[in-house]
Amino acid sequence: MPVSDLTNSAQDYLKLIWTATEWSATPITVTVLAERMGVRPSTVSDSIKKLKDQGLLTHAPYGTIELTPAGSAHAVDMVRRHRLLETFLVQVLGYGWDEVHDEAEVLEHAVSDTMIERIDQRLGHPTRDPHGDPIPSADGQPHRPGAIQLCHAEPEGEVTVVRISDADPAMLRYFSDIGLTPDVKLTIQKQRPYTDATTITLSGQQKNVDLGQAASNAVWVTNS
Amino acid sequence: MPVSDLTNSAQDYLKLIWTATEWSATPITVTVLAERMGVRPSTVSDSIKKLKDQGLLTHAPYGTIELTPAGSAHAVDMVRRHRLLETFLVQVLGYGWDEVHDEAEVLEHAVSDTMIERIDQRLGHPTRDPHGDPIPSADGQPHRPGAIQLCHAEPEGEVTVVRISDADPAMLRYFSDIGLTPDVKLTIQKQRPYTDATTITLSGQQKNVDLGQAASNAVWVTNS
DNA sequence: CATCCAAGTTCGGCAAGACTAACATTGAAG
DNA sequence: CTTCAATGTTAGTCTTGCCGAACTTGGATG
Repeated sequence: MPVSDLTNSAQDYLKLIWTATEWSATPITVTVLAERMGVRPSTVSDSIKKLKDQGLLTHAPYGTIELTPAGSAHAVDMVRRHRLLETFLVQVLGYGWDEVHDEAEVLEHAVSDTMIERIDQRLGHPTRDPHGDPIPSADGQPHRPGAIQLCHAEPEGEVTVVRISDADPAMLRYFSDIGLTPDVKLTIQKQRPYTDATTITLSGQQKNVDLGQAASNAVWVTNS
Repeated sequence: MPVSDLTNSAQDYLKLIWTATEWSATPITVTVLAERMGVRPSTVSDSIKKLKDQGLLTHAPYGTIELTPAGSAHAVDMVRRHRLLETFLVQVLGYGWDEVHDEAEVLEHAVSDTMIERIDQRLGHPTRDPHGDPIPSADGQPHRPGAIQLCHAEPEGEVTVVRISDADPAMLRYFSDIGLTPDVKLTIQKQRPYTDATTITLSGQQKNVDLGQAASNAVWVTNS
């Protein structure tokens, strides 16, 4: 069954479930899914049941939600589409990297497999999107090991930003404004485990910046 | 009300009604609309009623269907989207001019106004799409005067192809194969009013080609 | 000018995807 | 071990877009 046989909303659920476990191992819940999809939990319950009937995920009532290999394959396909489209919008149409998420969110359901292939070719088979997320190749792919969220990093000299979650456009705009983008190096000044604040300095700038909980959750770094 | 407030199917109806009168003056019927939309006539009746309630067209039962200025504006917007997208697919992603219709048909509902503007800019504000159809500028626009269908043209020396209807992908592929594309010059050898055949010679080629009814209906030419 | 048929319309129903309200389960705190 | 709030599920309803079946119209034909 090709991914295009699924409804847009089924594609969104699969992508969301897959993405939730890409960078952290905690399984996704109905409530979180409802928030991200912008629907009520009851709607999610219904939808999950249908996806289960199609063999795309496993789910016992009140239990955890997990993708089957088939569901995972569809999800990876959608993620690949999304990230290739984001890259395309930035490189070919001059979008800012903080503007592409919503556009790609819609386009990923509309473009044909053929168009995705042509975009991939045109871009020279890129491996990372504008936020630093890895672009799955036509099959599956492993995710970046060794990256941690900024809020969990130790204050120990310089780290490199490898990805910035594209979930919140307003936040992306803020990061863009202060020059915090993928591949940039920064120094963690203070890390206070039981408060919100992480203080950082971007390489080559004088000024310190305080990032709140949400912000320091959205930024992933590696040592070096 | 922006065009994006309409459902996809409403956008399709408006575009189809507008397009039907772009090159010929005969008003569109419910049956034709049903065929082009791939739905039953009863569905068209229902939909027309809704569009009428929204003030986008006028229609007395069993009467003709005509767009209001508001409906026409939305329709032109969709046509602009479609033709800009076709041009983009050909020029930027290397599609053949005979492959773009179906892709554009889907994308026109998915891309944002912003993306359309960026595409327009990127292409240098083109005025004709790959099939020779005029691309409406951001407001309305008049259509090409003086063009006639090949099947109505007199055999009188050389004419220039100005447009090829993009309704039938298989036919487009055929035209592409024999080198019959927009801007090409050709000579009409025979024109037999009460039969199917039109015989033409493409400039610079030896061979004559016979075009059937449907084919010679789809090609529009001007003298000179 | 009466008739009849193709074209158009109305009506009841169905599936998808959403909602609200009410009900069920789980597990954490006492 | 009990209780209860948060989380998840079920049931019933709405809207949209489609269908088939049955009905209405109006113009071409004799």
